[in-house]
Amino acid sequence: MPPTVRERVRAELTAEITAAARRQLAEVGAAALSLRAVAREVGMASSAVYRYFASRDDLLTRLIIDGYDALGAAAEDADDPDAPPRERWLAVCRAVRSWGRAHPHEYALLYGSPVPGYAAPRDTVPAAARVGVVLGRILGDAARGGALPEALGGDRDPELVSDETAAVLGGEHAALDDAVRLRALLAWSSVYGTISFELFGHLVGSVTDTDRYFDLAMGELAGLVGL
Amino acid sequence: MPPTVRERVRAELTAEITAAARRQLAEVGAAALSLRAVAREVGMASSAVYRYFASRDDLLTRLIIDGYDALGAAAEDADDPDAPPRERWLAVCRAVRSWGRAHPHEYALLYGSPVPGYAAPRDTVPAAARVGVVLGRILGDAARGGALPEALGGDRDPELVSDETAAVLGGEHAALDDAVRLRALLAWSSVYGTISFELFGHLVGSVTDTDRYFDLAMGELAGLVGL
DNA sequence: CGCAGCCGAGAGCGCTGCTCTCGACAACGC
DNA sequence: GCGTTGTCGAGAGCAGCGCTCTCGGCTGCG
Repeated sequence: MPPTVRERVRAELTAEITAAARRQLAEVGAAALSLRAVAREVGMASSAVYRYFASRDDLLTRLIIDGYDALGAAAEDADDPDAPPRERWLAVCRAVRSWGRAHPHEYALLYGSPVPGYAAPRDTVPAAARVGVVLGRILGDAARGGALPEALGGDRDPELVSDETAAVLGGEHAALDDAVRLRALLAWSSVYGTISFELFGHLVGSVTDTDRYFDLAMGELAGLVGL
Repeated sequence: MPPTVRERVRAELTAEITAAARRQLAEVGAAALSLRAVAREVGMASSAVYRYFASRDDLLTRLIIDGYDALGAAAEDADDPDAPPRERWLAVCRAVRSWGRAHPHEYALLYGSPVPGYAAPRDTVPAAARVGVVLGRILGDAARGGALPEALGGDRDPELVSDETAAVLGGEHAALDDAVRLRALLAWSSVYGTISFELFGHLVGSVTDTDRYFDLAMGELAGLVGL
């Protein structure tokens, strides 16, 4: 049956609250995001917001999921399946960095210090995996196309990287070499480390041309995973 | 002239406050660190603490500097100048990870989302550089010993990595190849990314044996920089 | 039409960072 | 030795926060 008017209004108001919260987040960051300020912007009493989000952390969790989804979508959009693997890798890395530079506070919320208690709610996992899926599909396609050396000479170490993650990282090409699994995970950590260092200010004064530095670094990482 | 009684007492009280703050930080994290709670623990009125630290951010800055120093000291202690370069590299990386696992909230304060406004105070820079200096000394020693390939085949790109940073990264061996400078910086970012992914929970469910994963990953990075 | 359930508003609790004022005490010059 | 000056701790207070509870009004269902 169609949604009742009540449900529609409720959904719209929920969206309006999250939109206001996202604006607040972009302006002042997650630490200073105030539920009362969001309520003021939407134009209702702070207590009324609690009809829609049980707590400030719940609202933040909503923003985290949305952030992962937006970042994942940016990565997916940047991937052209017909391009050569190395180009695909570089394009997706650049897209992730661009998104981070455009939304520094959101990026910090996703990949910075975990703000709430210390537990990432389970709901965030699928959304968080999207970027990994994109990078993994590139590796899997490259492996299927024979562009990836099957044995890189690393130690065999089955089960170090769990099968489910390996499946993600390798797309449908589940039989990726153990060493490739390891390097793929390391490469993704390194992409994240590089972008975070730049966004969090650890590179100021060290690198003059951050664009060029990033491209060269991502090229090195592409070489590391065999692309 | 010797410090007056007043100065001595003031220094002691300052130390007592920072110690209490460090305990609070270790327990509840930077976001929940409350100046009033620190004052309660020390046993004085909250307003009195402002005689010693102008603001909560000032207190946090003190903790940041202390954290960088403690981490830097741990890295320096772990470095045995007589060991082969690759072993030195691995030992320092392990020490950084161990420190992070032992002090997760401090680590998050140093390398997570920047909490205050967005500007890392200038005072933190020298302390923050200590780990980089240690890693750089290893590379410099290796290069001086001929253990590092002079040309790795990367594009020449002078001035990408600023000279002062290159001097740090290469120890006194200032003439490190441009490609080595780039890879050294990338490697340090990757070490940070790997540790942060683990501490911030982005690897849960993906890696079964985090100790072994870390060692293998650091080995890959050592290979990347030429060790 | 009447009733149950949802919803917004307001008041209020305990907490926070921070400021101001005031009384007490130590350090210095005479 | 004594007064002056500057420092210090304590208390009260302000504005803001997350969150709870209660109450009155409105909506949708029977």
